Amino acid sequence: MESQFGEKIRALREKQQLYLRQIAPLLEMDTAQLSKIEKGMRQLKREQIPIIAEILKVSSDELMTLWLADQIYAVVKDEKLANEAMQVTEEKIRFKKRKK
Amino acid sequence: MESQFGEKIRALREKQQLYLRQIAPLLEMDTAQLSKIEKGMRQLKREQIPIIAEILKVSSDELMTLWLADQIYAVVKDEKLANEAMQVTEEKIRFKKRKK
DNA sequence: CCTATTTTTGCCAGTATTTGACAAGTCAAT
DNA sequence: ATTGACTTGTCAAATACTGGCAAAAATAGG
Repeated sequence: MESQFGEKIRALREKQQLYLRQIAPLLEMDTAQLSKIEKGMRQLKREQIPIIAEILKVSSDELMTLWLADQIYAVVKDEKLANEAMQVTEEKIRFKKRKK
Repeated sequence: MESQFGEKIRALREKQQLYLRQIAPLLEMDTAQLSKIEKGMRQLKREQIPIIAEILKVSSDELMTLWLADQIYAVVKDEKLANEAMQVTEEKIRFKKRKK
């Protein structure tokens, strides 16, 4: 499981029988880049998520969540203290919410 | 709460009554940089964490956890889907652990 | 097997981001 | 006013990321 986001959009694209060639131009990139994105070798830009969500007829939030998860995972993937760090971060988020 | 790591090392440094000037050279940087790190304007390099942990006489793991938390937080801080993404990431980590 | 099409990979130059180093600044104590 | 600690801004160098192309590899159909 390299990239959850990449795997998801690939699955969606294949289910709809679309080719990279058909989608890539809508995201203003070539097929090579989109291929890399699906394989997790590149990251889609955050602001392009709504666009691809619309193309694939899925909610932007769903894709955004996976995309964010990939970003987080990139930080912690080889860290033995990943879980502890996640805990601390969650606490910080809670703290922040309470304040506003 | 800008940077948990930065706040922590500052607190430790002050508790031990050390000056930036005393510590910075041990990390091969100037006081300006270390000041920024304590204020969360720059990130300490991952491989320097054990060094500063030793200087401040605290466990490397403790500092590493805070440092990682800062990295994660930088990714999710303004994201409404932060919590969902964290959940997904944790699940992914669990899945990975099960495999090995 | 041969061909056409899709997907993947590697490379490179351009762009953007981060870093290190320095200089000048503020601030507090005396 | 001077000193020492810390902070801030700037800028060039180093680093990382991206887009685009070309060529290779995989896949599908005859």
